[in-house]
Amino acid sequence: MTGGPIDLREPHGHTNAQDTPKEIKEDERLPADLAQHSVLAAQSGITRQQLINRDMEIKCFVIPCPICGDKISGFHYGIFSCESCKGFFKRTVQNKKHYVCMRGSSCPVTITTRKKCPACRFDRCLRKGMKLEAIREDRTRGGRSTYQCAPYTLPPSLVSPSSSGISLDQGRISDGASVKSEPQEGEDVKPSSSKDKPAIPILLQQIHDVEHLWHCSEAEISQIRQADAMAREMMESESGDCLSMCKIAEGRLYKIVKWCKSLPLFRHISVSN
DNA sequence: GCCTCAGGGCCAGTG
DNA sequence: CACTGGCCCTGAGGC
Ligand SMILES: [Zn+2]
Ligand SMILES: [Zn+2]
Repeated sequence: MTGGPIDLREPHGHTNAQDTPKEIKEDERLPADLAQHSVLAAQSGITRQQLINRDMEIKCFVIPCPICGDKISGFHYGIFSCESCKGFFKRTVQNKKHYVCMRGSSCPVTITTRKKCPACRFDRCLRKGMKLEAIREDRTRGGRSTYQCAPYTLPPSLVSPSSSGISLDQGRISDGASVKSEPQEGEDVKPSSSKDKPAIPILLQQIHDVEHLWHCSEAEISQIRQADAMAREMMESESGDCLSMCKIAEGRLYKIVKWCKSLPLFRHISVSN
């Protein structure tokens, strides 16, 4: 990935952690994740693909590399990571490097310090979920990998605390999401278990919670129908109530702007942008 | 048949 | 000279 959006879905060809790996069609993967998109799409009138694309942009915009904090460049070896960590992991595994930490395996790994201790950096790559088996021994290029990979991860700040006590409005967003919080410091990535309580990303929930702001009431729908009829009339006879149409359009614009301003993260975008 | 994207390779830069 | 990291090529699978 070089600057483009990032796919939040389970990568193509990757299977969920199961005893018998098998090819999984898109609609069979991440059932709840897709269900969320379907619910949102149904209510907002936009396609599921548009929602997925929106997720990608959000992730690219707000989520740093879990290993060093640099900008994520894509999904590499089982996790979302930056280009440099991808290259580092590849070289380390391919060249069978065995780094040893001289400071007790507790060195910080950041953009500025990641070069200082390759041992701790490699350890962090593994702990955050990079897969050794994703490095191809035969070094063939292209295609899709078939190793089992973890569900996509989000940082704890973007994951709701639903599994730790605070309940969400169940029923609006269905359960079974294969979305987990990014592993905490020192927490190992383990294969997902079907018994795990699903956690809904706060970001998704927040976006979903403001969808109603641009929905139409029955009265508004009839107004829009009226405006539509007016527009047809205007096109046919070059006459009509232009002022009423402008008022309806103004009302819609107001709602859309209100909705935009209610979106999480939107207020962080500078006016110039 | 075209597109996507996660693999690998290359190479200029750095210490 | 080893290592880094950005960029490009490749090709299986999806649409
Ligand atoms: Zn990184
Ligand atoms: Zn170290």
